[in-house]
Amino acid sequence: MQNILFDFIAKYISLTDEEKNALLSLNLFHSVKKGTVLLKEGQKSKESYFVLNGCIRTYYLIDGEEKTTAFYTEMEVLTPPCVISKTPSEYYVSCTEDTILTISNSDMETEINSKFPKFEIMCRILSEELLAKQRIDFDEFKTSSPEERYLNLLQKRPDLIQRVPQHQLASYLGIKPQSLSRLRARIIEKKN
Amino acid sequence: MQNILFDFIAKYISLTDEEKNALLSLNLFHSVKKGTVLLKEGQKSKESYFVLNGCIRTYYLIDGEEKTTAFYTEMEVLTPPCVISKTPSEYYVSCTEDTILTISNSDMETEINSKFPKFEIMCRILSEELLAKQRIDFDEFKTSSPEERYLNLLQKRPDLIQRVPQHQLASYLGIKPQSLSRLRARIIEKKN
DNA sequence: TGTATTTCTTCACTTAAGTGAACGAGTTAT
DNA sequence: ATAACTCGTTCACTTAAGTGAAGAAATACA
Repeated sequence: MQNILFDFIAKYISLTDEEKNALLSLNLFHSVKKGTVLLKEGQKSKESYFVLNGCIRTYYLIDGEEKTTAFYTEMEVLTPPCVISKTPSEYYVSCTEDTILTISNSDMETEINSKFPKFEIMCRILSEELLAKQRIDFDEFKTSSPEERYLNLLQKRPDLIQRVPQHQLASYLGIKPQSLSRLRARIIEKKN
Repeated sequence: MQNILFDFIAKYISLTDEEKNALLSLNLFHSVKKGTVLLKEGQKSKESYFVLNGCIRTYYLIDGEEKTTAFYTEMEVLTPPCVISKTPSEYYVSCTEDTILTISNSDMETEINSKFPKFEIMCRILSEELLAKQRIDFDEFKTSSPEERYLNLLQKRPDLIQRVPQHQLASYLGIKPQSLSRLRARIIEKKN
């Protein structure tokens, strides 16, 4: 399990065994049951998550309705905006599956970063990459219709469509569950 | 003009006069005429932009149509995704106004970062902040209707609505120019 | 096992966005 | 000055998403 983390880090920097052990001694690994809420609206937090196995999602509670905006699966990192802005969270984070993840603290990270410049560099590169990737996702979202978004998702993250409830997928695609149902029926119709 | 840059940097780190002079010697400042294209689709680039004055926009050319996805105005930074991914650009960057900006090169940045760890830290913090901010923007976009997005923009960046052509705003809001016209008429209607 | 709840789909209806065309106002170019 | 464009708006029509309700299917749970 730990190797998943080390493999991930290896994409950015190389760690000595001592550094690996230092990381392991921090006790970052957690096993969390499906449905567990990791972060609530209004809550302050300094925690970042790295998913080793399973799936977590972020959602807003608007007019009593859950609006899902993102899913994080294997090898993906989530640092909630409230950790950066140091303000109460605007959204919820919960586990859509039994999930194994690391939970790290931003204070701890600054400490490690100042001790090991290597980590600082990794964090910079990682944020830059995530920023660029998210920009592309956002642009694709803006420039396409709900149907195109769904077909696009089918290409890029087919697993999500299987492992996640439709009504959560719907808001992820920016539409209502009923519209997603209809849209899917329409696509199947077209195939024939 | 240079002070705008230094004020921006001062939000993250403090620079000595020598460091400031080192920065100035790099000749980053450029004055660019309205309509100038800074980056074309398919082009490889290592350049990042920091807008001191004016406005630049990013757009895709899809089926012969320009789809505008972002505007960058005073004190905003743009590092195109293609600079990070080292692949040909998927979009265009052009100036919607006469613009004064800094143009920096990613090779140059890595050099500076390795010389001055301070800059590395600034880049990390800045990317993290931009990532969080962009995440909030994306979420707001997903969870609201075109009309809500327009009203939201009216609150948050009223200047944009004045300084930018409607058809560019439309795709920025994820709709067609005709729909934006209609939507605005509807809002005015409601007020009465 | 049987009951409650959640999830997904379908339906009828409303509302809003997409499309193609047309028009006037303003701008640019020659 | 005039012609060519660009830009924003309007119109009529089409298409798709939002809404509220209802029911079937799957899941959770007691």
